[in-house]
Amino acid sequence: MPSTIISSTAARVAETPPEGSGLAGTIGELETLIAEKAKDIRAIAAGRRPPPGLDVPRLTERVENVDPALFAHLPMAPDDAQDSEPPATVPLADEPEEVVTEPQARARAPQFEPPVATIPLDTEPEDIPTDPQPREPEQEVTAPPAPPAESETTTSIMSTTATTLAKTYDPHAIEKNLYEAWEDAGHFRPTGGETPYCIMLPPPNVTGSLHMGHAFQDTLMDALTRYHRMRGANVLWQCGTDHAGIATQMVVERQLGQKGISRHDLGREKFLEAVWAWKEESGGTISKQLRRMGASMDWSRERFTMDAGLSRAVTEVFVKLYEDGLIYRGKRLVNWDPVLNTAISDLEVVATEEAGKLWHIRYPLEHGAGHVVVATTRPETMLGDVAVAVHPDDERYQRIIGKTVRLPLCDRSIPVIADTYVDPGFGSGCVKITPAHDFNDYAVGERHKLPLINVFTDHAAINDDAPEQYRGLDRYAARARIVEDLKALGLLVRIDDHKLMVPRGDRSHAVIEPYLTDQWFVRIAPLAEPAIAAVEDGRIRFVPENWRKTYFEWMRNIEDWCISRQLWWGHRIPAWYDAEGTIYVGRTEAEARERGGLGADVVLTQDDDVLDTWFSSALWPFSTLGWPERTPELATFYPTSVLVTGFDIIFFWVARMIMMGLRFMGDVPFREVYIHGLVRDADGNKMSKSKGNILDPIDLIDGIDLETLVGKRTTGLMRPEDAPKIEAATRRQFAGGIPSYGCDALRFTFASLATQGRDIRFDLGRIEGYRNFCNKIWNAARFVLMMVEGHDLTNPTEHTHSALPERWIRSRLHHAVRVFTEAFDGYRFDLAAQAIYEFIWNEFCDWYIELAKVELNDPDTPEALKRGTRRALASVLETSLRLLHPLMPFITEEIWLKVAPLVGKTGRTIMHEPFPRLEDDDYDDHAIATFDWLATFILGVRRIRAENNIEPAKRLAVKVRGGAPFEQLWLQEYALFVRQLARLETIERVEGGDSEDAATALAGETTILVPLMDLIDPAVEIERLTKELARLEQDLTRTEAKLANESFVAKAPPEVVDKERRRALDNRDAIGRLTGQLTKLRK
RNA sequence: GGGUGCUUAGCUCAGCUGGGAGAGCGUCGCCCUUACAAGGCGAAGGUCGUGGGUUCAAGCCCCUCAGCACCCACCA
Repeated sequence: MPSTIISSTAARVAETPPEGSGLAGTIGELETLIAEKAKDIRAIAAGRRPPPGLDVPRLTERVENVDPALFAHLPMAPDDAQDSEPPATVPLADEPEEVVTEPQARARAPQFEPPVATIPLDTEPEDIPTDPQPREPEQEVTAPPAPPAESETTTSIMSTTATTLAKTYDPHAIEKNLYEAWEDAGHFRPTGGETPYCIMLPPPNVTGSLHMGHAFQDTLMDALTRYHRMRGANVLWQCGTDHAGIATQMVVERQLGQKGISRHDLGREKFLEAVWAWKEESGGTISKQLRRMGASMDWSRERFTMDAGLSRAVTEVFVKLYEDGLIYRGKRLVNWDPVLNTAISDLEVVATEEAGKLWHIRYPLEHGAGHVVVATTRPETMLGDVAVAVHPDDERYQRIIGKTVRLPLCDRSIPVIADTYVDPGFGSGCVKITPAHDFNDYAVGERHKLPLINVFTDHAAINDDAPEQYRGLDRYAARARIVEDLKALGLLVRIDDHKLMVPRGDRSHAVIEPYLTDQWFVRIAPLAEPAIAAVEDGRIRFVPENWRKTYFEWMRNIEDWCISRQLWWGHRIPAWYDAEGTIYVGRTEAEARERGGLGADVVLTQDDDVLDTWFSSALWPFSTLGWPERTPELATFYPTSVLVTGFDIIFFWVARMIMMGLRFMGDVPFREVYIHGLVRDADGNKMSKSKGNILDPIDLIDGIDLETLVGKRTTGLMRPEDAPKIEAATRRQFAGGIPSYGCDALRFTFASLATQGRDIRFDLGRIEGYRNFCNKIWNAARFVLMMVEGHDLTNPTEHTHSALPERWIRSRLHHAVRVFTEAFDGYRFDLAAQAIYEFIWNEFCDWYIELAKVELNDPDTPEALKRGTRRALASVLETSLRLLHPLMPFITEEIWLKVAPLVGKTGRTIMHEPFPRLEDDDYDDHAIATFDWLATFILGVRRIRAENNIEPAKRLAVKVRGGAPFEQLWLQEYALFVRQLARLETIERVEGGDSEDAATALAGETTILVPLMDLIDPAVEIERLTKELARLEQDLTRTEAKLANESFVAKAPPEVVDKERRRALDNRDAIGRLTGQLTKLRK
């Protein structure tokens, strides 16, 4: 189905809170206790403001008296992750041949060996030599194709012996092979965990191809799927495709048209064969593309809306609704597409503002002199006029109400009626009434019992009920002729320019005619009512919640749904007619006959029409699970967990699924609806073929050269004259083509763009940044493997006391897991992505790896400590990979398979490993405080170095003065780290207030002095300090003003006031120290 | 005519129940320091659209206005 949008968000579905256990209570109490203790410690701390940029908790000497055990589990949000075992990785077997009509009984099959071993290690690096994209020269230099030897390593995806990674991150080398291995191993099938989790893929058009909206949406669904799978849920991502009635039929008709054949030339049966052939030919495209996205959907359960099974569901629903009086056939005014020759629903009509004319026409009074003037935008419909209406209170026309006027050109008399529908202020205040060609007029006609005169054919030409001279003319030709004739008769008063909303078909773009035909309708009100209630009472939750309003708005004003289409491609309506036109509905002709009590001699003909595509889509959540059979899948996975979709199909699809689900399953089809935004280009324009600004997700993954891109964008245009413009814009924007970014980078980009707003601008700069992130991860992993190589980390008997860096990085990881999980559970993929990005890059790579290097390179560090560090490197990396996996499935798997054995993990795939859980033991507030202080120290020195242009390699001799006892202790204990990371020669403690001229930085209560010598320009340093002082003083002024405000002190919460007091103290202290230094420099 | 959303650094956007504004990209310095130049280390840059209100305290809550976007709707 044509979703042009993208969405994401997850819901916390089916997570069982670990409440009620005695353990929870105990932990809760402990946490409270610890939290109070931590607060206490901070409160005691002398209130000096932390160094710029860091909030360093103040710890006093009392810290030393606190039981370290208390810091072992500092307070964290309770972990709501399930304590589940990793899901079994042995998939359920199923028959290779899929019998779509029958729900698949999930027979347990004997466990089979995973096909892992059969994957050749020497998979050929196929896409390296054939890479069609010429790259930029620089890229050639920086990212040369991996030589065969190396790519061999990278493609040996399941190798357990290789512990090294290729030197350069090359997504091509890993993605495809990994996906095939996953699929072959059956990793995407439900694993049978206790809690079901199910997402229905909005079925794309079977003959369509993947666009950015799909790619975005699929990324989010896959992330949710992988996340819940790792958390141990029994996960089904149900996939399949939609027959997309009108769209597909149009394509095939166009193909035939190029050969000069119409579908009528072929006849129904042959035409349908042609459509099926087209479906077979092009139907696999989108499935292949979905695989490129890494989508972990259960392909063994793939469905198509015109499968026998789903078709049976359609028939069943039609018959039942008919039996219940909720489907009826009637002659009504419908939206008619005169090009496609079919009725369409209200939703398929899009109104666009277009320039038109307003013709003022004189209708002579039948009796006596005079006339009325009517204004119309559609003069040709006057042939079907049956009245002229005025407002009942309109003074001007009181005299003529009830009289008749002579309809020009038609030789008919029509009455003047009074109806409040008329707006006396618009035009002349007189309206021509044409009930057969206007929805408003239709209503007026019903009120006044007016006849209906249809003057059009199916093709919107004038029919034989109109005056002879117009018959056979197209509506616009007729319009011109009629206007001419009126002018000749002197009945045309004037023509005004007029902007009007023109209804057009969303597929054909033809101007839609209100047209009187026999159609099938769903009586919608009885279905809408419970569907409204389900959202009102929260059985279905919209995310973001404001979409409720849109939903309610539409559902409360909903009109009957016209479901019949005069097409051939689709589900044929199960109704038959006898010679008199009596309707017989049944699942089969035999059933219809039987119900009607008809003998075999009665000739029945089936209704020619098919059902609206959305009719079958509305049943998707249960028809794909086997309904109307009562299958185990249906019992397990219905209601599904969340629907991920765009706001453009809330009415088309979401609302209808809710109505049908409630009606036929007695329950909602999904518990949450995550509505995502629309993907636009970097300039905020909607992507469309005609604008020539389409980006193909696959091109972002694989890269594409400029010429090919230009070719893609300029062929098959509706308006070929736009091609030069599109080509120029494309050449400007993508001068070097599009480089290959890989699927993981694309997915991460989508996740990070999935904010709550309506639109998502896709900017290449963003994806490039995340490709770099992939590269960063890759290289960090290479480093870890390099450091760990040849060392056994799995020795479980050794218990080394964790060093500070390790305690710190585990605490930060703990934090990242918490933020990520909370964000994910709230469908905030952007925040989740940000959390993992910051952790891996800014904390693990920028700091922890650097700290580890210092330790591992230091000859004096005991081997036991180094072992701990190696273990931590591997373990933190391994956990990070699991955290990242839902968003970046490929690179995480590739690396994990090499890292996992080092930490004693034997799983065959990361995708069935447990998602990281929060361990209280991993959070250490003390370690964070210590590290923050050390970092502040290092950053202070670095800043002095940078601002004074001291060469990075130059080792500095610094002096420190003052500092709280624990700061002194930290500096002493971690001098190695400080010296290496700040590049120091020596750290010398000086006493007293007197010191030489030096550049100054503050870390807590410690003053860092970098002696001037010949390295530092006093002028630079004076400027730097002056600026810093000004900032501090301004801050102090504000803080003091606040504290001087009595009502602030009286009314603000005590902790806020305390904070301000501490701030003031900190500032005064820092100002004092800096002022002293500045004075000295200025001497 | 109804309805919804948006307006924060040059650009694209975060900012959770109100307690001294952040990120990415871009820009400017200095570095090819043996995981990564797809990199490292530093820096600059914002009266949070306007006007008012509530509050000790407003990017955040209320009202006004302005601009932008979208959805729905029968003004001929």
